[in-house]
Amino acid sequence: MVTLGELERAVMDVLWNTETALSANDLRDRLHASVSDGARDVAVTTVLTVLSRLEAKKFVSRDRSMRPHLYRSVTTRAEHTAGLMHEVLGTAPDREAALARFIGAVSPAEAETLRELLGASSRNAR
Amino acid sequence: MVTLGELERAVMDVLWNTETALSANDLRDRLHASVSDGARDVAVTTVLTVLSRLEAKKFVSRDRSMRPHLYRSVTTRAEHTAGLMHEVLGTAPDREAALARFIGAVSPAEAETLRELLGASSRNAR
DNA sequence: GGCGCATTTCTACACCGCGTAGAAATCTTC
DNA sequence: GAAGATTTCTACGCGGTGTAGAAATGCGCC
Repeated sequence: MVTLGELERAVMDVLWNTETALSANDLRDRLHASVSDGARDVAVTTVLTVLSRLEAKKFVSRDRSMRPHLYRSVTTRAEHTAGLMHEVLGTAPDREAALARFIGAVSPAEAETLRELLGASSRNAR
Repeated sequence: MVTLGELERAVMDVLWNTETALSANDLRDRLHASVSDGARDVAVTTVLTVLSRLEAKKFVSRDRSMRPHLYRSVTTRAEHTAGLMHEVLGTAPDREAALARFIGAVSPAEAETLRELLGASSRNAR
């Protein structure tokens, strides 16, 4: 399972919240400015190292046609989360049992959401 | 996210497939015998080390009242998988978007399963 | 057409989790 | 209480991650 470290995760959080592509310096600033929590203050070279690793992991793509290079996330956060969930589910030999447990622990409101999502996907089957 | 190494995972696989509690030597033998894949052949002390770590991670419980100690998994595999899925889902700021993606990538057959699980949980609400 | 600055790459190191297992301690049984 | 089984302690190597300086590279301007 491809997993992310703390800083890698923080970088992805910034990228996932940003429409446009960012430079390493932009990222460094936003990491510093993310008052929410973290409050990370790292050197730009550190950001670049992490970005290289994230690129190798196929989490970000990089536009090398300009200077500075611009980075963007390859997937949306929702895609990433859903993909991870499927990956976890895939490790279970009895998928149905796992799904049953999963559904069993879902809030009533979210169960309703799920019903709608499933209903739609079934009725609009193409 | 609490994650498992390769050997830790192999040990949990054995324990999850076993009703009764096992000793370290039992485990060692079953790891060796699991022809399926792995075919791990490790020293019993290695198994014991791993079991200690799994105990610390709350994945296994140990009965110290006898010699040899007996080990069993704390949760079922389905519970573990479902728990992990919820943990992953919990990292998403927009849970609904993640769920939508998740459902979108589910096979038709499994979608039907999910509909049943959800229908049941709603109709039999207690 | 080279100089200075911004940017990127290279290199390095420390830390931690995990696989691995011997040495030492502890327990059980005769 | 000695022998063998079992557990705990200790240890090491490896790979991933955070961290960043040194070195290389590219860009814009004089």
